Formats: sequence, C-alpha cells, structure tokens
Amino acid sequence: MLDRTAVAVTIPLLSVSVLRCYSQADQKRGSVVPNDKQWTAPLIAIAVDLAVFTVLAGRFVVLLVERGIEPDLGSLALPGGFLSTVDEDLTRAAMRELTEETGLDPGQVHLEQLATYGTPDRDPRQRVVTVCYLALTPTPGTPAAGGDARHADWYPVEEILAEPGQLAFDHAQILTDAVERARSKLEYTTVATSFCGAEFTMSELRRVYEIVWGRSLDARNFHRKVLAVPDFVRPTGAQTTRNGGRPAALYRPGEAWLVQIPILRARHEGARDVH
Amino acid sequence: MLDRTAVAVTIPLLSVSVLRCYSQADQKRGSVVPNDKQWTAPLIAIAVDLAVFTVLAGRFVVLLVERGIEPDLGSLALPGGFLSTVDEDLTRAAMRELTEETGLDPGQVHLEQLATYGTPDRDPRQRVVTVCYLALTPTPGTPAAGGDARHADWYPVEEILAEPGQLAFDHAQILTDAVERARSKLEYTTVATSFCGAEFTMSELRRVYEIVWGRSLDARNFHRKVLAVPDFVRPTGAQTTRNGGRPAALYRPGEAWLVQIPILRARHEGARDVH
DNA sequence: TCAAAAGTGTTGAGATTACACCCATGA
DNA sequence: TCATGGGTGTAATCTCAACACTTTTGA
Repeated sequence: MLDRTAVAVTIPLLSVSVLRCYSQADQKRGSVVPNDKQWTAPLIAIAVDLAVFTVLAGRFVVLLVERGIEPDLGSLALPGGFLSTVDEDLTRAAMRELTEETGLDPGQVHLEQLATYGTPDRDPRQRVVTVCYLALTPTPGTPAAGGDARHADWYPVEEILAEPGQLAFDHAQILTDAVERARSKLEYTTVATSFCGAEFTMSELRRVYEIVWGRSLDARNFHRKVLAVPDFVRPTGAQTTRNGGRPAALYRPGEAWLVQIPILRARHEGARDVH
Repeated sequence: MLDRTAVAVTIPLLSVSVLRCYSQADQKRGSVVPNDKQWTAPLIAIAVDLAVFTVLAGRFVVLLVERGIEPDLGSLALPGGFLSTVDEDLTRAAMRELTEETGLDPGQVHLEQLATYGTPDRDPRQRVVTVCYLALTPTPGTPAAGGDARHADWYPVEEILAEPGQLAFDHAQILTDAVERARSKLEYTTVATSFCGAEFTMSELRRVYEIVWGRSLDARNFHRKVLAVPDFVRPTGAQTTRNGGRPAALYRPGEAWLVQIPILRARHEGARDVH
C-alpha cells in the first residue's frame, strides 16, 4: 500500500470555488476535470447515526437526543456524528458514538449496519451522507448527552412513531426502517438475547419478544421453541425466583445466530395486543 | 432551505495540508477544530458500486468489468464510480451507472441498496466509502464498457465465488453479500419476476429459482404456491408453446411484494443440485 | 403414437397451536 | 393454602412435500 501522506498531495481537492461550481445544477458534469494520471471525486461529509434500542420498564424504547444546535434546534434526533478523522472506520465510529452515548461495554451490544441515507438536501447546511447503524442493548445506565446534544434519553418507540414530526432531518424514516429491521431480526435470529442481561430466564426472553412485537406469546410453546433451536441458549444450571412463582432456570446466550424455524410465524390477525 | 452557494463559503474545507494532518494517526483528534458557529467534518470520496445479476443461458451471472487502470489493473471488479457531483443522489447515481453499463430501461430493473463498505484501506489511493446496490434485471443486451473499465461482461456467480482472488478491492466480500441477499430475497419477496421478461410462464419463473438457488423444485408444488400468493402474478390470458409440450399460460408480474409463506422452506438436505 | 411440458388431486408425515395439567416457590 | 409463574404432555389441526394422474401440444 502506498504511503498515505504522499498520496494525499496528488489528489486534487475541492476548493471553495470548486464546491460552488458543484452546487450549480447547470454544471453537474465537468465540474471535476480528471487529468491524465490523477483521480478525482467530489468530497462529501460522512456521518454515522445510531438507532439504539432497548427494553425498559416493559416498553420498547429508542435512544434519542435533543438537538442543542441549529438546524432543528430542540428537535429529537438519533445520536450520531461525523467521522472523527478521514481514516476512521465506519463500524469503529459507530462503536465510538455508542459507547460515548450509553457507556455500555461493546461486548454486550449487537451492532449492525442498517442503511445509508444520502438524499442531497437531507441536511440544509451541506451534503451529508449518513451511514446508519442498528444497536440492540441490554438496559444500560443513564445515557450521557454531549456534542450537539442538549440531552439524551430513552423514548418509547410507539409514541415517537405516532408523532414522527418531532424528529429532525430524515430521522423518522431511519427510525421506521430500524424498527422494522429489529422486529424482523427477532424472527429469524437469536438477537433477542442482546436485550437481556448476561443471564436471563425464559420468561424474561419471552417478554422481549412480546414487548418488541407488541403481542403476547404462549409461554409454554415459546419455551419449547427456543430450546428446540440448537445452542440458542445455554442453561447456567442456576435458578432464580426473581420473577416470583416457581424457580426458573437461568440461561446464557448460545452461539447460534440463525433460527431455521421462525420463533413465530408471521400472522397479524388474531394476535392480542400486549400493554 | 438555505441557498447552497451562500452556505458553501461558510464551511471550512479541507486543504492539502489538512488532509495530510488527518492521515497521521497520532493526530486523530483535533485535526479539525470546530469554531463557534461553524461546522466541520472530514470530507471523503463517495463511490457507488453495483452488483448486477441476471439469468443467462441457464446460469446465474453477475456483471463485472475488467479494470483498465491501476490499482488492480486487469482484475475484475463490480461496475461503479464516484458521484458525478456533490449534489447527486445516491440512488440516482446507482441508476445512472446501471443504465450506462447495461442500457436497460430503469423501469425493468429492481434496484435496492445493499450495504456501505468503508474500511479505511479498501482503496490504496485514498479513503473511499462505497455505497453498494443490488440490481436484478431481465437478460439485457451486450453490456457496454466505459470509464475505468476496459471491458464489461457477464460472469457465472459460482465460478467467480470459487476464485474470489480475481476481484479487485473488497469486491469479493461485496459480491458474497450481494449473492446472499439476492438468494434470500427470492424466498420472501416476489422479486424473482425481475429476472423474467414482461411476460413469462410458470416454468420460466421456476427456472429462475432453480438457477439462483442451484437446486431443483417440484414444478407442481411451485405452481400452486405462486398462485396461492395474492397478486404475485397476473395471468395475461395468452398461452405459449415456446418451451415445448402442452401450452403454458403466460403471466405478468403482480403488485404483491412480500410473500407470507416462503416459496421454499429452508432445508438444505435432500435438495438435488441442478446442472 | 410418443415424448415433453402443463396442470390437478390426494395423501401421509411432520409441524404447530391451544390448552389441560403438574411443579415449586413465597406470602 | 393459595396465588403466581415455571414447565411437560397431548390431541386436533394445519401445512407441505411427494407423487399419481390427466391434459395438450409437437414431432
């Protein structure tokens, strides 16, 4: 690999005047002139945004910040920020934002790329392309505000989706996509354990599904279905009575990721609502 | 929305020296100093790459170009390129590349975002973040080379995946992800019709599944399963004998997108290979 | 008449749901 | 002893893959 510092100087960079040039629709093409051996491309600001979910007090909640700067000052927004350097890896940036916001141990969270949003006018200040990540975590401590954010807190997903106008930029769309992804991931993967602590009972795991999907599940069938998936969960051998009633076996997450037979077949008819 | 030209001048831009500064690992932070009201971020080159698939002569094939410039001159690569201007929409850029490469009518193709790849050293020249798209098309005419590409052609997916070293950059990973996405999308959506022409028979549609999945399906059960999905396909009323044997009804794609009951339940045991 | 492809009917194996029933604890 | 949640057993139902069988064409 070439030396970065040496390479950098061979790359024509945008000047203010070139950026102006780009912005004029009648000069879409030709605003960057590739010369013989050099290599040109418009340079754009890249952000990383996070849709962080957890289950808190029986509700499916998302981490949002209250914007402390314009535009959309005072609106709610997904936490996020720009790459800290041109060399920062995308996933690393997402992880950095996540630990900054939640203080969580990265080993406890599930983090996956959701999608990239890059409509030219999604940020009124400048062209910003944002790579969004989905994060599922066990309930963490109090989230910390910082950077552009005045305040960070957990908000029930249903309430935010019911009033999407509260969200800044195109974050309503991103949140919708993230919720859909999270819900469907529960069906085909073992990711639900990411919402639980290190050890959990069957009913605690079932609660996760019930809360995220907003419907009740048969505790007995659920129990068998989870145990039928090889290495979905591993018994610790210990028991707990923290939920009352008969002592329940404690489990730890297993190594399995894909669930062959979905935990619940999609059927949106006779499902009773939970809460 | 603010006037772009006016905004541009208020944004601190990278100079060559600032970019150099970013490249030095010991100065990761602090290389951009945010001042009071202004707003800073590292600027990065954004590319759009395409994994274009079709079914050609009974094979599942992908469109690849032979690179005409360094690095990886002579290697195969996914077609793609940089945004043509800082204001170009990501999806529009993908569509532009697609029509440039295949000459297809955009109405005929299925185009969806796959993922974004941004490992800092994935391109040895400079930091490049590439937003990749998955495209599924009916068999088009001869693909056209152009830009960085010496030559563009369709290559059987199996053969390329068997020798991933032929691919430039991280395109082997991208292709793997794209193939996986394409295969699983067939199971839960009606996207397979995107591989067929405007009108097709049941066995032609079934062939798509067989070729992409690399396994044979029971023609009779397939037939019923497709018709069981509301508005998966619509009969045109016409028939054809182009495949020999008894005349087959012709269908057009319907409006349905999601298939509630997967076309084939995942079971990778007793499946016979096709071809 | 035969081969080949299209399309319908049926059946047995297996999966799934709904729920009866028993277990173990705390209050 | 009772309420509460944990966990097992089972029967009716549903689904699906497998395949026998009929239909309609071209050669």
